[in-house]
Amino acid sequence: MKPVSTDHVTAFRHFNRYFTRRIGALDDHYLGQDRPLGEARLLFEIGDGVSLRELRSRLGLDAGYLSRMARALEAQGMVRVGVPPHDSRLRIVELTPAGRLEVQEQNRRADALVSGLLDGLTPGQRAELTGALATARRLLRLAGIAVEVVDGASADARACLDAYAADIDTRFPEGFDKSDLVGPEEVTGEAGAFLVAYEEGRPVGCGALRRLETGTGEIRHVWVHPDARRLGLARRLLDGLERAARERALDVVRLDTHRTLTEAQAMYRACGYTEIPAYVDHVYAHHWFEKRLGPLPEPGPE
Amino acid sequence: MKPVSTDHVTAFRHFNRYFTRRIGALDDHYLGQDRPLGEARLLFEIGDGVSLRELRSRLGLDAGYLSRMARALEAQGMVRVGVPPHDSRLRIVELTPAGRLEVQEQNRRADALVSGLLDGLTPGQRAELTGALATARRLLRLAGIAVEVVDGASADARACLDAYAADIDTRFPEGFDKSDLVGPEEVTGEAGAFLVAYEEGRPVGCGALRRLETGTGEIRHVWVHPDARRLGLARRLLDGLERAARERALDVVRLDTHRTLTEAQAMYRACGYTEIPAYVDHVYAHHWFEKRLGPLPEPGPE
DNA sequence: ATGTCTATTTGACTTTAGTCAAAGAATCTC
DNA sequence: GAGATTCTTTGACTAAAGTCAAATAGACAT
Repeated sequence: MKPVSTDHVTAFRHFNRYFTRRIGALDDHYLGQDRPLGEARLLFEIGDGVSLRELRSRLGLDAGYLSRMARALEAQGMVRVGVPPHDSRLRIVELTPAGRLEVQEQNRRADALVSGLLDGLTPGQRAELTGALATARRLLRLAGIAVEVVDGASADARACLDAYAADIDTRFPEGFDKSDLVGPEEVTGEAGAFLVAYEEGRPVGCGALRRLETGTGEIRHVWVHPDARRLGLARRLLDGLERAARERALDVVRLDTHRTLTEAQAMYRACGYTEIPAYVDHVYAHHWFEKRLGPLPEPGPE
Repeated sequence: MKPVSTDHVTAFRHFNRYFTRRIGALDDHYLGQDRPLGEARLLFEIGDGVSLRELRSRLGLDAGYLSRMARALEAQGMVRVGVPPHDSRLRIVELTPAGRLEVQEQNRRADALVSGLLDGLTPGQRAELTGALATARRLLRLAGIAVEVVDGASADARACLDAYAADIDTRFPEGFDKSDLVGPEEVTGEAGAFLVAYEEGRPVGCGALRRLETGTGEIRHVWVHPDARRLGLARRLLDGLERAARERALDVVRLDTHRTLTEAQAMYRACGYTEIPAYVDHVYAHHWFEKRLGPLPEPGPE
């Protein structure tokens, strides 16, 4: 990785300071108008039936603290606390109509506040701001996603492959048969690699590399969760797989794609892959690509 | 003002939620690692000798609360509290070497954190993020600036005119004589108007409208504080002055500019002003502009 | 069935953050 | 020089936020 220039760091910190001071502070104020901030935040996070366990990990709260707050909200008639049938250690909290009303009111206030803020801008400036914020969010999300090499047999790897299979099963007209997925032994150690992308602890993408008989690498199952698309994550996964190939002394990687996956084909081309004749016969393959990996993993400035 | 589309509002709130959760929370954590957040923030705000009064207004704290925190920091050897010679009711706090060290350490940590965050992006993506954040900040600042009609004799108006005079005195090769400024009576009531732009309570720009003998309006002294330039504030001031002209049944406005102020000339052209022959003889004038004001102040989408 | 683990609850705390009012000291206004 | 005003300090509070540990109850593995 290139070192981060101090200019970018200070620019980021300036924005951060400005934003939290101007907007964040404002935010806390409208939320905590009638009740303690902790309770208000909690109420806000309870959509339709969340377990305390989930809330605890999401908000990073102490178990005792959370328990008491939930009970306090229950006493105020804002939430109902119930026991889920499958595991009676857990507690499910859900909003009562009164609670729902209060959340709506919070939302209304927050909307009014933002609306007042944007009011001073022309429609063109509003659109520009929205665009800039969308770009910033996209890049911040991407920056927060870590791509890791995991065991191909791990729960996260299998979960990703299952999601991948279900996903393309709906996209391929002929459906998709899970027996086509790589086995754990093909993507472990010297044989290959399995990458999983994590966003805030949740797996949101994967990719596999395996060694072909010909001594070249094959990339398979590059997949990104629908929530994490259009961030540039597939490229990151691809980069990681190419790195893994280099580490295993494979200086050529190949892959095939289905004709329906046109975005994927465009991405492979953009990443330096060139279309080649069929190198293997494969049920779901209609296009074949290859990339010769340079010796130095030093990309120029983008 | 056009109503704010709900799309912009929800987009803004999404960003806000994401950003405060991911970045803001993180922020509080590194700051408050060794000491309470309040104290850490305070320490951070004390640059080189600030009065408690200043801190109180800047951070919006209770006088008693602040006094105690300052004394606590003093007891810890982080700051020195002194009495300024000119007013012994006030207290000046400044960092001791130990305090300075701690602030540096805070900064180092924050930088490292941001650096780690940006580390996952390519140089191109980092630049894109920095650009998006700069755009967002610029527009947020602009949105937070309120342009108000004030009395031409008010302290804020005079302060702006003084700053304006000092500013152009350095830019005009021949200097600038303050007797050329409009008098309060020229820009009050039906005669004219004086606008001041406020950012978080501080005046950061101004503009004057006065009535010419010919029954047209004249715009003068459009000025923006150096800290608030490149936000698009001059256009806002100009808009406000044109509105004021329309309200006074002046459907033509004129203005003159000095040859050195080329950005200003470009802006007038971009705002629909056309260059005309000299309508008046004036020491500092080299270019004259005019704009015919349409009956409806309804700008198309930008 | 026994032990281990997980999720919540409860009790007993502490710290932080903040408010309000009164008092003291200095400055400013007339 | 009297009175109003400004800034800080101090005392006496309160509420919110959070911590820690022990207890309880259910789930899960062997």
